[in-house]
Amino acid sequence: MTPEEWIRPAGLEAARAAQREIAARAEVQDRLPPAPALVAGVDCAGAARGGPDRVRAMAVLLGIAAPSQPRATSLAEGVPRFPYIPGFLGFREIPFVLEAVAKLPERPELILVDGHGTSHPRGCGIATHLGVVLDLPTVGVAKSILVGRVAGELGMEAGSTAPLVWKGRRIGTALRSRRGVQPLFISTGHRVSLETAVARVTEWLAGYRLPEPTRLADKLAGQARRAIERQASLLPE
DNA sequence: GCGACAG
DNA sequence: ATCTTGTCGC
Repeated sequence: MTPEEWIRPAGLEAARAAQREIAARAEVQDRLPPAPALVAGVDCAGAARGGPDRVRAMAVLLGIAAPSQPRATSLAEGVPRFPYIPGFLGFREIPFVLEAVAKLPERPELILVDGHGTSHPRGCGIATHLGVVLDLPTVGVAKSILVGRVAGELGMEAGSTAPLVWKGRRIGTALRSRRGVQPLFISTGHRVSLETAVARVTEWLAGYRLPEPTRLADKLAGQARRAIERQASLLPE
């Protein structure tokens, strides 16, 4: 059901066209359980510098009952067909993220994605891309801005928020997840309103800058990368 | 043309 | 994303 161009476009022009189509299908209204109890976090690790280009996608499934005790984790890895180009991150990582999510034993009710959702030049960051392809609710949790600027003052206290604005449009929310740290940039991915996105991210914070699903995915992806490259370095030449 | 630029 | 020790703050 998903056009091949949405996953593996022939080039940058095809990729741009795919993003416009995906963005047109993204839903920015709530269409998810009122209280998601099964949430996944996804993140990718790259290769050691100088090493061959690789992507390792980690998906972590968490239950609301034990927020720091993964119910399952899954890893997918391979050689990306896209280099990293700002605005086109999805095409580099999504083949592996899709595989990792598919290998989870249960379908999450919500996915927190490391990166932007609609706070993107064409309204199609990786969170939106993933959400539309899987038809699952997704939220973008980025650590820095791709486009736009924070409007007004963002307080230094945990929980402070301020609008992320671009071209006169509200595209996301800057969230100070801990006192004094650099803010997170939250945006709608698919089937989640911006208000709900911020609320869900906030409730999954556990004293760290990143919400648990994304924080654990990030940590485990890094561990997997090091483990894989460590054994590779031990192979006979 | 110049600067900006998720991971 | 990745590299990488010490150091600052709660």
